[in-house]
Amino acid sequence: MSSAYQRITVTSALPYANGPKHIGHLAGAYIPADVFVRYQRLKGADILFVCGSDEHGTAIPNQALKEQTTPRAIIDKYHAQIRDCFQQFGIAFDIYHRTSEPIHHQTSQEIFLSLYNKKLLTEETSEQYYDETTNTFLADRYIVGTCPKCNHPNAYGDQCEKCGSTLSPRELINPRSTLSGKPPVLRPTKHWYLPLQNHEPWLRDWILTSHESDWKTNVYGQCKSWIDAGLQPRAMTRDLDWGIKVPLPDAEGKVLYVWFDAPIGYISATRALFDELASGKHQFATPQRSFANAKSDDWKKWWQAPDTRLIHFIGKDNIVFHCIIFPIMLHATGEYIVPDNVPANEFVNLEGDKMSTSRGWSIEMHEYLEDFPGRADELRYALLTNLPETKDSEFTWKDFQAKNNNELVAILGNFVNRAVVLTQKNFEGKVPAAGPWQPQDLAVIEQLKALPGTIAQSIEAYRFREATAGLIDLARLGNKYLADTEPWKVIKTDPDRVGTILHLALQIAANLAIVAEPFLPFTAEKLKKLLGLSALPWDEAGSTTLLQAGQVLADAPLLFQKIEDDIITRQLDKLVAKKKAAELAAQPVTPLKSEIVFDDFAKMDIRVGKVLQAERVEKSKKLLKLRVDIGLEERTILSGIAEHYDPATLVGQQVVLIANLAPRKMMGMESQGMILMAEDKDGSLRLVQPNAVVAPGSTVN
RNA sequence: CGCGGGGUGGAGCAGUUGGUAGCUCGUUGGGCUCAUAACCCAAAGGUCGUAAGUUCGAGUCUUACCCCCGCUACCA
Repeated sequence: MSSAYQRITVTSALPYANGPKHIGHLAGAYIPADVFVRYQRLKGADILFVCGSDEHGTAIPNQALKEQTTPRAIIDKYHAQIRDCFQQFGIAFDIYHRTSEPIHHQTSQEIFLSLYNKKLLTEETSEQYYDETTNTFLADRYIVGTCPKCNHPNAYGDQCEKCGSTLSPRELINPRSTLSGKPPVLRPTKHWYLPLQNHEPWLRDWILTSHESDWKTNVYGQCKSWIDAGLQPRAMTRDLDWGIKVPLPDAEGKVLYVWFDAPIGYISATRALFDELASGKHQFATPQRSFANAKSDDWKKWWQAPDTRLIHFIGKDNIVFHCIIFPIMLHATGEYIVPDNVPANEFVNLEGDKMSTSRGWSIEMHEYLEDFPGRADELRYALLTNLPETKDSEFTWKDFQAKNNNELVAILGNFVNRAVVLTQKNFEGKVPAAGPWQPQDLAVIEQLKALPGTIAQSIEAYRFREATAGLIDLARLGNKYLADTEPWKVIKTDPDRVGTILHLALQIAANLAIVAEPFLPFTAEKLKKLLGLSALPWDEAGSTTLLQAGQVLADAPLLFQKIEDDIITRQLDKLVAKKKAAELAAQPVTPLKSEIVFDDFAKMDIRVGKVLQAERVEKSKKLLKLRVDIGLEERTILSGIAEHYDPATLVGQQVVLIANLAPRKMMGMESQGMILMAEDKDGSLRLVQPNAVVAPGSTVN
């Protein structure tokens, strides 16, 4: 952290646009960055905050297959969703870009070519598994087979989850593709590698020597571990038709590795921002400050000037890419700067278990926003006080409720409310004039002056939990001041003294408006409106002259609402239900029955019938009694579908039935046939029907 | 298996260069009644994963072991 820095470039990890993002992502890379950036903006720093969607890589086309749509549709959908969620959580990017934009393809190819032309990439041909059904090379994860060590039949190509051994796809016995289920074949393929080991001396000096004391121990430790283990060449290209084309003549069907292009997205976003600022046409840009006289070329100084301080906010899964691979790429070009710090966070667990979108054990950003509209600050606060800064942390709904009720409502909201209500009752809602300070007041003023500095120190050291605690301490100070001075008693004997007390209490509230802004931006906005304040710089915090005597206060709104138990119970139920649904979805389909010959099939007389009447069978939970027209005659058929269909809705419906099944007595009645139903994974039943109306009695062959 | 991070009162966490543990919540008692039964004060509660060692003295250093999390290069 050299003071020679003139400006700060801040990035938050580009979210991968293959699905919704959960509150663990929010806590890891976005909220801390936002707090840092908002604080720096209040300090008047020359700072830039960029992010965007990461839209390449094999997982995108695979998700498209899953959702039966195109990769383009997937990224469009999730890009918009994630961008809107960030906006509603108040994450104030100057631009939220996307890696599918042409300018990003251009930037990535430029950097690739720069490395290539400097002879810093090597070419290698190797044999890779190829799926002939889908015409794709397979990533290790998409190959399964029998583990050579423990004989587990479903080991992945990179690792056996049963015995934990690390594997390569070639070691698997009877490998098969998870895309087609068929055995893959080996095919030679050429790729371009970045020999990381050539940059080891530089890397050691840069990280292990220069950043031994200012990087977080978890980040530093992981980097050291990687470097000590020995760096190797890493493939920078892939066989895939989704991504950025390798800009070389003999590279048909090859794209840049997603981890090559994704971090470059930060740079592309910056280029896009200054292009848009220069042209005045904003498509992705959402500038949060004035970038006066911006020119297209200005992006360079944010990425290439040595007096620019670059900071990457990420989760711990991204450490090696942001501390080793990306810096090597940038440094090797000879044109770019490398990060000053990478304050990676660990993970947030949820109710005792790892958060996982695919397993349904998560709170997705959009889900929270739907269930708690307009209450972004409440989650920001709960996550901020529980950030996984040094180790994995734990989010529970009960804790969320407690943080909201006992801290935001009871301490912060309540203090502001008390100060305002007392002013309205005793001074017609106008800020009273202050008389001479008494020792009691001076002690409070001293603490008030000290707190912003303490908070600032914490933020600059990336200790956001501690910083957030400082914010609440300021409100505590206010509550204690009121409790100690008891203005509701003094008003009977010394109204002037009460004026002084409330004047100071309201100055504390005004300070809260400044100090809260990085952490709780929406609340800070409400506070400013309440107190009639305009935007104030951070350096004004600690002052006792933010409000003028006579200033009229707005009606006291409640800054926060209590959250009752039933809301929390409902969220817990929802979580359990979601997990169950995910488990069902992941459940394998019923295995095939043994083979039959045509004659076995031909024995069945399957026909289409029309339901004429339908009614419940008395004393039966499951049975419906149906009267069905099968062309030749009318039949009575009993069917166990009462839990799935209301009888009235069945009348007139076409059904498929087995007409020559031997009659059978149920509940004292004879059923003359059997209606065919499709059974879903969760056991629910749906009618099997022709997709257009056919005559009753039509045969099914 | 190897490497990295972590194991501190009921819960979540701090603990700088070694000097017998702090914070928030919760609990209990008290005060107050302006306030969203909110606020303020006080107390109880931990021999700091286990064992051994260095030291006058260790949560803090060394060693061994146990547990949790992550990484191990195509899981983003």
